[in-house]
Amino acid sequence: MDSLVACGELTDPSSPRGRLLNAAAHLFVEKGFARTTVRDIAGEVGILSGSIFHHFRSKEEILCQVMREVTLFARARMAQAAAQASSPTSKLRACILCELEAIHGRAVPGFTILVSEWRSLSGKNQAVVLALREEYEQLWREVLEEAESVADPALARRLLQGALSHTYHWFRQKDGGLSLGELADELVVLFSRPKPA
Amino acid sequence: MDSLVACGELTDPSSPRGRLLNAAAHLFVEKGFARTTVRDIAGEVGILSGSIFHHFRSKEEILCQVMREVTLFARARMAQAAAQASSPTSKLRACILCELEAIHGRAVPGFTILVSEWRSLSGKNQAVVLALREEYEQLWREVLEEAESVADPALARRLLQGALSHTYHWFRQKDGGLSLGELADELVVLFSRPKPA
DNA sequence: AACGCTACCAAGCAAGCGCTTGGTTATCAA
DNA sequence: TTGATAACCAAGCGCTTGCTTGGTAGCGTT
Repeated sequence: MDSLVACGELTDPSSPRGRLLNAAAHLFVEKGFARTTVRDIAGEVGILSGSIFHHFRSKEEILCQVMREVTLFARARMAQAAAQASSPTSKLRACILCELEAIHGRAVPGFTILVSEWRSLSGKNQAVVLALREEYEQLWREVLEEAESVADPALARRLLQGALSHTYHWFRQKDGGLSLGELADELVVLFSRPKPA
Repeated sequence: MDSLVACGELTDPSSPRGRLLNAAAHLFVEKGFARTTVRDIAGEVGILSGSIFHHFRSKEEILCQVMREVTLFARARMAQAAAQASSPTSKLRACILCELEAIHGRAVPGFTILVSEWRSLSGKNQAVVLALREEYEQLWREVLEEAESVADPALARRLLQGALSHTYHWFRQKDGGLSLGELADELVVLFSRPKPA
């Protein structure tokens, strides 16, 4: 996964720019884009607010770049997870678990803002991220198609995406409770039901 | 449905306060809470920004009151829809369609901000709205229980809620395309599958 | 030693924000 | 006629915001 950094697609997280992007992602998740100030972001990495604009042209560009890198990273991660699975159903399960971990774990910090802060982006920047997002979604549709999901793959993905992203608002990991794996199992059953003969 | 206005639960939409709440709901849906200014709201009903604070103590109180009234209205509307249906499955379908119309139609203006702007509310105000929301959710769980939905009713509701609220971001009514009714049908099939014997 | 480059500071500007204040007008009951 | 009340205006205060400017310290290269 470091290869993405090496080939220049992703920013080195130890570089000043990378540290700013990480801090921003963290704050955007925690407080939302509008309620996060450039002073917050700068403070998180120990510099003054004005210095941010040596690395980014505007606050919105920070959001845009966070979304860009998150999307690229999430796609690479899911492609890898899908490739390792054998059957169509286990592939679907792997992808579902992959997105659940992106939402709830530390696997892909900032993944949730792809949905929650979408409207904080201007039209032009939305187009930039959307183009990358489309590759991610295409992967999903292929996996759903193979697994012979309910309805057509595009619709199934949309319903599934809603169910998954909403888990952010209610799911909490705790001993004895539902685990991410079990939740993934439930969703596989729900969406990959065998069609009546 | 006007009875809620008559008994004082809901604000008369033709009163100054009611017109402000409607304007605010409309703007919050369109631009989001943070990007809507009190000057926007005041301008929409033709008064100056300072005059708003004759009716509300703060901008956040406007959001809170919008959410309060939207929740009460949505609940009354769904209870009526469920009561008119006969079988458990048709009840479920009625509720799903009811929420879809709340999200996409002009039926319950401002319904979507119950999810999208939840975090714009302070903890104290969240508690106020949550108490009302709980009645709405209880109705859902009863309907899902009766329809013998997949998994347990609470989990099914959460997954369903995610799928439904997310439709806001992709569903568009157009000739020849998927209608809200057809979408409701798909979701009924998905969630009310008969359990294997 | 001189240069160029990256990363940052110190100070602050202009605009926009939520909200306050003191006063005016219209309505209606006593 | 008087007085209370609701609805609103006009003006602006105090604060926060994203962002700009001019300058400096450190580092590697030549």
